[in-house]
Amino acid sequence: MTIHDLARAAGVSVSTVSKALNDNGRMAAETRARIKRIAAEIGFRPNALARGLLSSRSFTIGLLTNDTYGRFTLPVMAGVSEALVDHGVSVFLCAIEDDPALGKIHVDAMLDKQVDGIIATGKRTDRSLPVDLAGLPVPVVYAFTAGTPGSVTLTADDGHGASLATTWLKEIGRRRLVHVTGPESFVSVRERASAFRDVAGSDAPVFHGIWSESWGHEAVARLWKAGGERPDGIFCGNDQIARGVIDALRARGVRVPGDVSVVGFDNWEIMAEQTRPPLTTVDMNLKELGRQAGLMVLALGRGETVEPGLRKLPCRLVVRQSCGGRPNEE
Amino acid sequence: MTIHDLARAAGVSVSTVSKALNDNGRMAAETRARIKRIAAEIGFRPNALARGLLSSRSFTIGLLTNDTYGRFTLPVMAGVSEALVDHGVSVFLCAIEDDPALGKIHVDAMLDKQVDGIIATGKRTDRSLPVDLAGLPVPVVYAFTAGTPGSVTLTADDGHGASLATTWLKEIGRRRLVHVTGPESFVSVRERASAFRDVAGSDAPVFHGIWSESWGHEAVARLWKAGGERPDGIFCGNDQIARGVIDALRARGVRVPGDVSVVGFDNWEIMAEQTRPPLTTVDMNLKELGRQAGLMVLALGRGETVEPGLRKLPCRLVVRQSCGGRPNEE
DNA sequence: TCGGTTAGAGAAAACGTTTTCTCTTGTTGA
DNA sequence: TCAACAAGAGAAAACGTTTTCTCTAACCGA
Repeated sequence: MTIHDLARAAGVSVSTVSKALNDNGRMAAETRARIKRIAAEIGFRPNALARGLLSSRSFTIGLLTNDTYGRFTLPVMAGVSEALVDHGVSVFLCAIEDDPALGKIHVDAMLDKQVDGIIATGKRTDRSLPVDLAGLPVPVVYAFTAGTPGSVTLTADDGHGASLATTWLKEIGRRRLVHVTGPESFVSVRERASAFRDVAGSDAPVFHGIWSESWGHEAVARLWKAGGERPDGIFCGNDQIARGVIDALRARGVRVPGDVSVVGFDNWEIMAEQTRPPLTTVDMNLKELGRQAGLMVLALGRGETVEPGLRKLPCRLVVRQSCGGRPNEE
Repeated sequence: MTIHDLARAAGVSVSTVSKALNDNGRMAAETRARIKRIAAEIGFRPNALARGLLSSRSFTIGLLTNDTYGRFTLPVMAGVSEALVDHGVSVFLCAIEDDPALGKIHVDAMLDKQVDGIIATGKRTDRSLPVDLAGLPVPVVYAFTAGTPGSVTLTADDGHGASLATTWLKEIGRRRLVHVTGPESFVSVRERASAFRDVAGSDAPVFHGIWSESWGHEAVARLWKAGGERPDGIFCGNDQIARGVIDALRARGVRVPGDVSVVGFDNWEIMAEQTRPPLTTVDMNLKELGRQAGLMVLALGRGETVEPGLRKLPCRLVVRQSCGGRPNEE
């Protein structure tokens, strides 16, 4: 079922068919309509390989990630796909772990297939993928992973997210705020901690540990053992830590949100919705980030110029029950 | 950088180059080697679009899923990708939610791009995707989702997994076993329950609820309120329920694994490893399932015939601390 | 010396499109 | 009545490969 078959069925030449379907050239409106009708009838769909060969656009892009578990990649992917499906673009997903050789294989395979662009994404915004994407013959956009100098990079605004969370805790009347978060080696951790202190006070305590529930437990143990004034608002570096904190508080008979309000980070729904009580948390809008990355790589592919540099997208606070009521409901 | 440039650089014709690189035709070994060397030097890579146009093989397959969260899709995808990258095949990932229109758009886009095959996957083995893949001009393999009659379908052997878990509980000396699981409407739930009873006894109790931690809590509440003999081994329908069960037991002062052994299902690592104690659970080997699906769709694409029907892959028990020691260590 | 074979290499067709160029026919204006 | 032009449609080239076919020259045996 090629354009030749369609041409034969319509009694015209292939060039006429092509022009009819693409609204190109000049021809009787009646002819155009008839060809389109017949095409629809016999279900003709042009071969994208042939089309791509000629136009050197494959309507295909690659999404490269080292986030095997997909907690960050999947929302990004969903956004990319959603933005591009309207343009007829399909997405190759390549999970390359942290293996440079595997990365090169996948990148080469994508280039062979003439992808119109590549989006790099990962699990950490201050580390880059184990593969060099500079100087590729196709546009590259970095989303939620570190880009090369002069590249287009999108990321979540960690400072903004932390401000949202901390401001919220203050607005609902919490005064003794602490921040329990991940390793200080993460840039995002430092940015969040800095924003936290900007709002909570420069002497507000920040505790660094690992990204796990157990660290949440341990942090609460330390805080409650320490004596002195105990916090009434805890902003956690991710939802897993928040979960550990909440469990540890409950185990101590501390009511959440009655005695202490807890806010998480990531809005990892399957976790945030299952904590008891459900977790108020910061959403990094990764889907929107993916959407924008998709549109940008497309624009670059069309030859449009996109201002290079780091673009930080705002976060969003998702309010559930772990904080208590809204400020104006108190 | 095309084959013509390479031909010019080597001082031969394009046909000679093609034959040299593909080890086809007959030519002086010296010529062949020289062409290969020059190709490597200037970094020539053939355009897959042109190659695909001629061979009508695109070295591309599509993975269709309605599992937005990706808990099941990601391991399958990893397996598919791992199996196919060696063959130079790239994978289009299409998340279609449960939207038939979106499904059709993605399938059409993939067919336009001449995919060599499609793998359908989902979040539930007894429901099919909201899109009809029968009668497509490319081979289709169903993995972890319901296939059409006469199709090739791969799935995990739920009965086997349940047997593994239950047998293990018996072998470590547990005698009063119960099964706390998901809605009876799931075929997998019924198969697991049936296998559980085959091992634990036909009167062993099975409790159906929803797939959430809260149901785990509630189930324990019911069991402990009921009076009479309490269970000393609980086999849960997934890791979230198991997590709820463990938390509820601890809240009641019941020791895990001291008093009660708990086994989960799914080996959802990020959950299973973070429960306290870490969860012994059944792994459905979804990556292996993906690997096999990838190889099968490739074989079908080569014209090989694959026995149609439902293929059930064995599960695997991942032993962590929630059950206590191995039988022979007691 | 000559017909036949073979090694080695190039020419050309093919894949399914799009696009530019050319051709025919009919119309318009002077 | 005729040149100029436009509308409508087809022919052909192009994209980058692979594959089949053809050509040339060397070699062999009779």
